[in-house]
Amino acid sequence: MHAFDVLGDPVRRRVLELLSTGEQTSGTITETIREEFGITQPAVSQHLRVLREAGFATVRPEGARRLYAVNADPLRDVDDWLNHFRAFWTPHLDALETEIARGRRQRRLHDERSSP
Amino acid sequence: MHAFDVLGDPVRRRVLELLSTGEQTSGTITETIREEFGITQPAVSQHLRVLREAGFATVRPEGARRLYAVNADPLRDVDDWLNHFRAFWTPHLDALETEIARGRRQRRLHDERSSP
DNA sequence: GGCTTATATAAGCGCTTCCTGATACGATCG
DNA sequence: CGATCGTATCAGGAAGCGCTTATATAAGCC
Repeated sequence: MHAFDVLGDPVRRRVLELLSTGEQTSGTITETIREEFGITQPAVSQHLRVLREAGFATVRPEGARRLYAVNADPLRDVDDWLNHFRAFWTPHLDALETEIARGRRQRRLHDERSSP
Repeated sequence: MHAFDVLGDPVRRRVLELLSTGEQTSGTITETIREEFGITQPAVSQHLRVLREAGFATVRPEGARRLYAVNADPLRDVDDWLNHFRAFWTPHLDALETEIARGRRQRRLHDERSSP
């Protein structure tokens, strides 16, 4: 499943937002989503599965609980895809800014190559 | 239809990539997509409709042809949503870079307010 | 005007997605 | 150990999406 398909669902986007501030238990996520969207626990669990399998989230068991955390890699892919269009909203991307962006991208590629 | 739903389809993402380098005729878009994805002209036309209606593309008639162009506004929204997660891949977002980003965002908000 | 080209719309169908209710399963606690 | 808690999985159904074929509409050309 492609990154954008995963992000196509509002519940999954919201879960990622919740996780953006730190680890959360499946239970607390479920409770928040249940309040906001009115869906059941299995529904939330299935969304968590999609996020896991698409690499947007990682899980860590702690006793009976499961602690979910964001994995930002696929989100970086989305960010990279947007590079095709950044010129449209930053027409005067000046030299300094370009250099920062270029350096960051390079660093990232380097990191990926050196960490299997 | 939400921005991410629109981007969930690979054909539509590809169309936007094609348009990122400038205006294109419905016909040339259709031809490229037909080669790459093996779908028919009506299928492409329906995708163009989705892009139009979701505000990702604008059309301009020129005789019998229709010239499509990117409208980047919804893509900026996507970019903004990613701000929730930028800290994950730029942990040492330094002061200068932060300032650039902040300034850009502010400029954008200002632009929106002053252009009805 | 009639034919062709360029593009959009309509109708219908198969597939996927997301949901619910029921259930499984491991951890915890008495 | 049995009951309960926390979470995941399964089966099935409704709705939506994307595709195709057929058709409409408007422009260009003879």
